[in-house]
Amino acid sequence: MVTLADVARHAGVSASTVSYVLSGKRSISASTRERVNRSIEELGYRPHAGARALASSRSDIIALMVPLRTDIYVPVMLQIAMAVTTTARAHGYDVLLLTGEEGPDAVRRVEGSAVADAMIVMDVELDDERLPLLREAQRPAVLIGLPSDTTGVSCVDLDFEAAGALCVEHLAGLGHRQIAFVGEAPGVYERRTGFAERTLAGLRAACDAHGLRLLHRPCGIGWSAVDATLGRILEERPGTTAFVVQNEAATDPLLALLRQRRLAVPEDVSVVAVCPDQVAERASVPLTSVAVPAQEMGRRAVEQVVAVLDGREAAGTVLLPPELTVRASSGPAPR
Amino acid sequence: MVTLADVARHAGVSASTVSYVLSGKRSISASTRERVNRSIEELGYRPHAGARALASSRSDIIALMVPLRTDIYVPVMLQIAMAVTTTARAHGYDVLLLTGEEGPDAVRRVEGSAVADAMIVMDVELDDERLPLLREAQRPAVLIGLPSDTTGVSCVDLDFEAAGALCVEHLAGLGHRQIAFVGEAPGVYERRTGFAERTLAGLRAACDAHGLRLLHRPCGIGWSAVDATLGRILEERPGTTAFVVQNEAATDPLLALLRQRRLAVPEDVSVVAVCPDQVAERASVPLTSVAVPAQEMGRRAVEQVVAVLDGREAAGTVLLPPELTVRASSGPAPR
DNA sequence: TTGAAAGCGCTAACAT
DNA sequence: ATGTTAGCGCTTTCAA
Repeated sequence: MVTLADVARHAGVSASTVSYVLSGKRSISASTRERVNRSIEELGYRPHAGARALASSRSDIIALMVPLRTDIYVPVMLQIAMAVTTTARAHGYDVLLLTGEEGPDAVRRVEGSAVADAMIVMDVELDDERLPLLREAQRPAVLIGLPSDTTGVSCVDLDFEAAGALCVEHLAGLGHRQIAFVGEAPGVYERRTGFAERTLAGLRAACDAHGLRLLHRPCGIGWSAVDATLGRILEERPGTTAFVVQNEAATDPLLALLRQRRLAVPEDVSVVAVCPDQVAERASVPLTSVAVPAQEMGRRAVEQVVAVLDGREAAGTVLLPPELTVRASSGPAPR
Repeated sequence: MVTLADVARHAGVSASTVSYVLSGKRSISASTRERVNRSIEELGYRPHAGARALASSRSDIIALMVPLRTDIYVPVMLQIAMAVTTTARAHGYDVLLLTGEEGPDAVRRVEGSAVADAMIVMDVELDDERLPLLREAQRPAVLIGLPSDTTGVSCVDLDFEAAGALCVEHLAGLGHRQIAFVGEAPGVYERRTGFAERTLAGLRAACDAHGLRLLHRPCGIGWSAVDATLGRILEERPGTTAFVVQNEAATDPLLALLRQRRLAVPEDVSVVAVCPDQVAERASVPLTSVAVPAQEMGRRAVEQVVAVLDGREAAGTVLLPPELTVRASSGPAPR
């Protein structure tokens, strides 16, 4: 293995000079820098991550906690994870993957063993059990999601309440009076995952404000679950003319089942989804949707932790404003 | 920060004793062990990962290289990644997430800086450019996938050739004579991703052996792409009575589009998929399928690298035998 | 069964 | 602008 000492010898300088060439933390004459860099190149030197971590108490690693569950938002999760990883790399950090399964223990582990300099936590519940630990942690943490109490932590998330409201306003503007909300799987609400409840809250408030009726039905995964949910909705509220869907696994089945029931989209019923643009574009009827900006969320989360690690100010909580894109699935309410 | 020295002092033993209690590498009297463990507990001691890595030249981290692309098998990727992470944790390893984007550079980085003890590489191309580096690497590597030349590397994968053959045999047994293969996105073939080509090879060989006709059409992502592909197939080969699908994003649209064209599944046409069981079960018509054992693949990959890291023998290449489950989407060929 | 002590490869004062 | 040197916290020989 090639060490920094090897490089120093080869370049005829001291170890610290090599170190400083690498870190840029003090000025080095052009000639020395060049010589050192050539030696590094020639010897194929790479700093030893562990040694560096020990000496500098910086691991250049960001831990990312991803939910293990599969009842939820798979592509969104992957998109976020990927955005986190690429953004982190761009800032010189690697990403350590932790599963939500480990829960608070993972936080302790990361904190105690100094494997990572910071944490990004996904799939946040309103009253998340990892929260107290993160608050008193020495290292910066950013949640992707929004707990009920955000004191002492930074969060990045879509403003799901505003997203819900936006859906209602769009539909109200088109003359719809009865809306059904096809939500996430029941488990997601039972766990009190923030985004699901917040969308619902936004929908409710806006429906009240506009005098619309709202029916909320969680919806499990799989064709038959969607079919059952749709059946119940149409039976309970035959006057429903619009659906808001926040459930990645349900959008396509829903469109197909509506077609099967001879309900044309958007002529008979309108559908508005809360999902990534990619999903909306690829649906059988391109969906009018409020985008879940997964990439943006991942990117912002990394930029926040990096800012703190670089000694700049933490941005606190950032709620991204929702954007609704009109596509083919929404139209005037039938009369 | 609590260090090993703190623990030693607190327990009234030497540093090495604490270290040995932790590693179990030499026998310790029950009483000392107990005392040390109590001190560890009381002080809330966690070994510093960097220090440990430096002293032992073991980071207890496994690097996992995941493709960044989204034109491919998203749930499968996530399932594998999760299985890798949980299995790794069970063996005391953490997982470092690398994106395929970095390509060979990532291999060099991991290798040179000793961030990870081993690598698991996904989305392997037949003639992968990371392969030469992996072969001469000091650290064990396992590919999830199968390149054309497997010398000097370990691989774990489903036997996709056998999977293709299995599909054909099932359909041939049901009396089908003309099969269409709805494959992955064109890009997947252009990159020469092994599994896609191998399934095709298996299908071809088996069709030849059984005297069936096969039509292969790659299929892009999105409803319209599937529609176009289906249109072309039915036009070119109106006698098609069975579809084999290996494209996660295309299965559900395909079923819906067949329905739309008044082709009943399985009465008019049969559909056999190559996908995770979860996907097959949840489709609008539960799909007869050859399972892609994502979890199993992730698990096996980790177990292989861990075996090598523990000084046991490497298992070389493991091709998992395919299993076909008959569900509702396949039936006798119409006459 | 336990301790002492020499590093592991790097960073960052402290010198010059 | 560069060199010297004392650790960072742990593992592991070597001794007892």
